Amino acid sequence: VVTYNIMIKGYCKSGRTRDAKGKLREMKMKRVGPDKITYLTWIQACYWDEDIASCVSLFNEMVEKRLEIPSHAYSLVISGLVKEGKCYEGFAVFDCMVKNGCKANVAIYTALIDALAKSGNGEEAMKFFERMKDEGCEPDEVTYGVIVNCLCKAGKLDMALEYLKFGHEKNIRVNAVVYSSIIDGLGKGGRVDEAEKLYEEMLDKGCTPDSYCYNTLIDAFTKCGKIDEALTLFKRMEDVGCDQTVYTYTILISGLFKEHKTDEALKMWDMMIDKGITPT
RNA sequence: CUAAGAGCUCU
Repeated sequence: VVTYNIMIKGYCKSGRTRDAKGKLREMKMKRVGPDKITYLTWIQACYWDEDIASCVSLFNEMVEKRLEIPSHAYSLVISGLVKEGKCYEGFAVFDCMVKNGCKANVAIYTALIDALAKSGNGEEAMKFFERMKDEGCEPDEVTYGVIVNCLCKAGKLDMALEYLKFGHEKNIRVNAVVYSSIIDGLGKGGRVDEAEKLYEEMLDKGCTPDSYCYNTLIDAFTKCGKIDEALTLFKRMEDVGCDQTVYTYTILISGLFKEHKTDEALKMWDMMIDKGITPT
């Protein structure tokens, strides 16, 4: 079994799923029963192929065969399900995990919180966040990213700022994702000055803004008519070596057109093409 | 077996 597992894994990793399937058939013919590692490897391969239906059926086979289910397997199946928007089914697998006495890790909790938030159950997401902490699982910077984004999208900006503070207090390595979410929220809520302050705060705290941070702030500036500030940031991106993406250009082109600066908009387009950036 | 979870443009 071990040799077969290693072969199957090798094939999957090099993208030769077909050969892997062949080895699996060979196992069955030689009556070598697949074990939990075989299943785990196979579920991982299906996950990489974005074939979640197969992940689930393999998982169900494991349950039927009463195989011990590794937490990796739960993690992959739950992440796969919620990625497809199947929040309810994700929770069914979670319940199954709890029943089997397997402890969920921070990634599983975070994926489920995000799934609740994205399906419009912001309140439930916050409750589940509390439950996670009650059950002794420490949230990390990704969890905070999900929570803050959830609050921003619900327009609860002040609460998002509170959670940013909590994160700092708990010594979470608050990263650019959290900042970009709030900058975006503030910008879209018309609180551009605060968005700019937050950008400065992150510099003060030694957190390097990435292209998402710049793009959200540039977007905020263009939408309130501050095109010059937007262009200043665009230049700063260049100066500090932050990648200008198709989002950066799209936001600026749109802003320039809105200000009737058609020539500059067209120049921006050419600049984008020159840099080898493909418009979407 | 070492994976697995978050953010930006138009709609």
